[in-house]
Amino acid sequence: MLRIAQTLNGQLLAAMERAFPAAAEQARAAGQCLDPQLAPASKPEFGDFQANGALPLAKPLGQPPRAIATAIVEQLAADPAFAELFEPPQIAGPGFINLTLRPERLAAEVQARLGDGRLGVPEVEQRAPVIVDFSSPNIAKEMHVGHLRSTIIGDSLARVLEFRGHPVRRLNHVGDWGTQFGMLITHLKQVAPEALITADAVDLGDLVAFYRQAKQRFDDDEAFQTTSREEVVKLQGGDPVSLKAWGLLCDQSRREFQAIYDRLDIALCERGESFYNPYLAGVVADLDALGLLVVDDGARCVFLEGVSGKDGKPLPVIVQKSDGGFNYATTDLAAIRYRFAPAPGGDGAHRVIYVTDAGQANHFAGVFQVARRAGWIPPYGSVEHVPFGLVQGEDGKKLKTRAGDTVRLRDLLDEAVERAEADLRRRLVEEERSEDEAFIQHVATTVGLAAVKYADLSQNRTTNYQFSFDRMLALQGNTAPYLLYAVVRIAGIARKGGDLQSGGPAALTFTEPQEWALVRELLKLDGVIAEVEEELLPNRLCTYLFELSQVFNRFYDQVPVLKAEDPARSSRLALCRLTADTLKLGLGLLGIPPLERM
RNA sequence: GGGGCUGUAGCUCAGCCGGAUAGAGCGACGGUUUCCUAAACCGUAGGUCGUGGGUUCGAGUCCCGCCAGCCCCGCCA
Repeated sequence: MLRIAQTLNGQLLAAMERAFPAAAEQARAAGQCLDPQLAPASKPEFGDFQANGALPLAKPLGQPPRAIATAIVEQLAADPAFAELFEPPQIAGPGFINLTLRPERLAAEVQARLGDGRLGVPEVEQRAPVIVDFSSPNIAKEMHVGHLRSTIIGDSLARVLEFRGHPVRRLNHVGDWGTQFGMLITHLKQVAPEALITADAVDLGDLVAFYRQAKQRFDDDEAFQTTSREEVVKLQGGDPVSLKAWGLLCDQSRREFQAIYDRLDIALCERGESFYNPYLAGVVADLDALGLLVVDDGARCVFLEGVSGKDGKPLPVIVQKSDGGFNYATTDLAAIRYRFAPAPGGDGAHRVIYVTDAGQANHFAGVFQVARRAGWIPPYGSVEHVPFGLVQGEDGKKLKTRAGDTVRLRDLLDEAVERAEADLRRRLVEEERSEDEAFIQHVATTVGLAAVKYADLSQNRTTNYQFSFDRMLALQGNTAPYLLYAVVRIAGIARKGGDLQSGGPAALTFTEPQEWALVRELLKLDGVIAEVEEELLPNRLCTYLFELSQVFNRFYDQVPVLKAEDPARSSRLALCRLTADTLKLGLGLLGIPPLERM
């Protein structure tokens, strides 16, 4: 529908200019343009589109808005290209112009999508290399609930951008470099030296425990702190023993992360903080050369413009600590520079997207400002922090286990799948169905993981997210199972003899309001995808898929498909097919595979 | 103290560039199955959009003040 909207916008604009040439001339002189204020109809009874542009003209023209709307509509009706697309426009309320597409136009749009693998969603004209930086767990720690949202949201955004045809690089900026390694290596040298020279000498669970102990010691023991800092310097300086130990730890964690990514079907390219190590000194030197550096309390800082702290003094971004070490701001700056830098020696990105929690907003704002002032973000480049809220338990507090520990991602996914399985088994008994074990495992896994992903994605990411297994696995409402079920119903029609493979009939004929509602819903896909691409809000796609499922279920409930006589039957089958394809495509962009039966 | 985010139905949340009578889902109440999976569908009840101003033809949406909650604020990431 985007192309039609664009055409319509042009026709409206032309009509307005013909109706009010003086006003158009005046606008042009002011370097502006009359605005038809075209929008999708706010309610189905208003048609497909509404143009609100008559209202703001009332005052400057000194005419009642309805009279203005009438003049626009007269000009519009005189445009044969418009009359071919639309029914005669209606003027409603204070001066809204309601526009309804001709039924044969709608049917033709559906027809075009039936033979189109992209379902009417065009590929972008201007491909722009995009980097999506997401997930980013820390080496020597397990992935936990804190990584859930970044991983799921980042993957979905990457999928949408890829589908639009952009070259996307999915980067896993793992924490594989900072002070934490000094701590861990120092501690391991004392308590489990074999872990530093032999692969898998201790398992990851123990490593996590060691990490916790190391952190404790770091906080309590000043001597340990000093040794740890020295260890970091050794590592960053390339000491072979430290490097070898570091490599072993990373390998072990990496395999563990990969198991989670495989399970979630998420592709990521690991490029940890350590990757930027060789560039850190250069970053600081260049900031110095640009005259941006200030030494304060022994630390080398860039003071931010427009951001002041407690005493009204500007806030600093510290790029080199007083002990000479670099920190995460330095790494992030090196990363920005590398990512925007042209191909050999850089990624040549046009857009860089960071999917991290909202708590890092200040940090990124600071780092982006410094990068911009240093000239590392090209004029065509955009760098965006895509923030998201905390995962909370049903008590409204940060999600923890009953014992008060951080929830491991693996456990969280296990529980979702277990609950889905228990639910499925209970229903099989109730419905006296019998299914083999492979079916049960496949459905439970798909539903459980889909529920976790969908619950997260369906919420506007900027707010905190209240995690609830019961709600996400519910079979009704805006949940993954409800959407999956809509796909399954259509697959059921195919099993009962409906042909969903062929291209559909030569001419589609629709008569029922439920059919038209479904047609209109199906045609919204391209607009929704464009919106997600621009605003990076996957919940818009979720809302759309849910509404599509609801409209389909209404249709399915009230309009017979297989029992209908033939002009209607094949047209309805075509609608079923396009609905299934649309749902599958949309779910795919959310990282959710469909099911044939459940 | 400064900054950020949030505040919409009993609960969880949508609400697009400011547009018509503010929408879902859950929960509550009532109905629908000889028929493609009732995991569905239809209906009823439920709102001073935190609050006070301002901008405008029009504000949940934009601006300012205030209140409440969460998060961040120099050498952790």
